[in-house]
Amino acid sequence: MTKYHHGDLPAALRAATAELVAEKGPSGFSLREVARRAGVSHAAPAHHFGDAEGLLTSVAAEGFQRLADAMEADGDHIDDALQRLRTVGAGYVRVALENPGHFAVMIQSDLVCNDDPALMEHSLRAYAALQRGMELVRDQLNPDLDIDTAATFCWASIQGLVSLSPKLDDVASDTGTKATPVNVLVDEFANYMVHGMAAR
Amino acid sequence: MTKYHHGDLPAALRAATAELVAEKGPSGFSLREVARRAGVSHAAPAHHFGDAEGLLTSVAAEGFQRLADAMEADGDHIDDALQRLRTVGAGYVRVALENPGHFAVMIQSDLVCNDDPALMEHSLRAYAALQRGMELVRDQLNPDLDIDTAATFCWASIQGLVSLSPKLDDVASDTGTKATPVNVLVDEFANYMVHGMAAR
DNA sequence: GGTCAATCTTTACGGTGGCAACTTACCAGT
DNA sequence: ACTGGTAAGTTGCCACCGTAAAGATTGACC
Repeated sequence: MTKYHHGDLPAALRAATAELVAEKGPSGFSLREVARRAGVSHAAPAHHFGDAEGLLTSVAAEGFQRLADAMEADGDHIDDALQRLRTVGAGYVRVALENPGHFAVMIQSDLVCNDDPALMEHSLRAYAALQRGMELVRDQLNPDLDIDTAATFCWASIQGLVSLSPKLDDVASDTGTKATPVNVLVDEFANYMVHGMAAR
Repeated sequence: MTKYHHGDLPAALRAATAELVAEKGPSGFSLREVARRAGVSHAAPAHHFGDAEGLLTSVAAEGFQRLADAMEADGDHIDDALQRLRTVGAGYVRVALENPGHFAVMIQSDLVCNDDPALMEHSLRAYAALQRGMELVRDQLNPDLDIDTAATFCWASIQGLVSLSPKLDDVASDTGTKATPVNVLVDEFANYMVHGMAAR
């Protein structure tokens, strides 16, 4: 059984891409290196993804899928606004730390095709889960809350935390203080966010 | 100082880099294209910056310098905590929008050498200005506030807003709603942040 | 005017992305 | 069971890129 045909090459290529990006950053990504790691020739990815942007877009979509799944699973059964935001925020950070390669690609929006249907679907699904959390905040804490502004605020804060986390370690080592772990910070952030949005 | 053949090649190369990155994103950056735009041969940048990372590091340092200068000039004469956070936040966004190429490089920390002295100096200077703002919040609104946690929160929120702003436009166009301009959002963010940090 | 060092150019080499042409495996229809 | 078609992967090619080395040019200093 000569395995000329790979079992599931697209998935293997996505995994290799995520691994490579997690190791060397998005700038260290190389289509040929990914193909090498997957054990295929350098032109094989083109048959499934067209070009490098196509592969990276697929990785980003996969990342948003995992994020949206986690946000829905974590949050959609919680009725208390603060507890939901805490839990979903912690889940966001957890997924981001578990999938560093995916998230690095998801943020770097000039690498991906933002019109991709799968990418749009899952990223909108994640955003919708966040919006439902904001509706809870509005219903329980502040009827005047603007849902979209609040959702953007939470999204930006958590995403900023994740993308700044390597730099935080640098600053901490430079100033001599020790860095607070990200999963601890996110809890404080949730407090700040909820209290900030609850104020009228 | 450097004024032999070219007028001031290092500065010209930084400017060309920022322009190119602003146009095509960090992934569209190419040392040869930068040299082409500056009107020099493709190996000229190496003599001043060593390699591509050196040039990008210099651009990032320049960006942090402009940011730190603005944050100090905008904030250091304001005594009211909320007003200071508002003003500095607006200034952050303004500098980011005025220097999109610089900021794209500053965020993408795998592109730059984070040990660079100039980079460290200016980024720590910006962080210190932010810390002074947090001390105002502590003194005026909440004596129990943890300065570093609060500073990280504000930094992450504003930086997340800036780096998410292109994606916000996408989401808005996908959902049919219209996107709120970033310079309006930052004002709301400042409210959320201050009220969140003031709660005890 | 002559020497020297800094600045830039030229040349060369290995790596990379994308394209075209080719080979191999699988599958559907008769 | 054969056969045509299609999907999956390979090889070869070209232009571009980053970097290193060696050559050329310019300004500065004595």
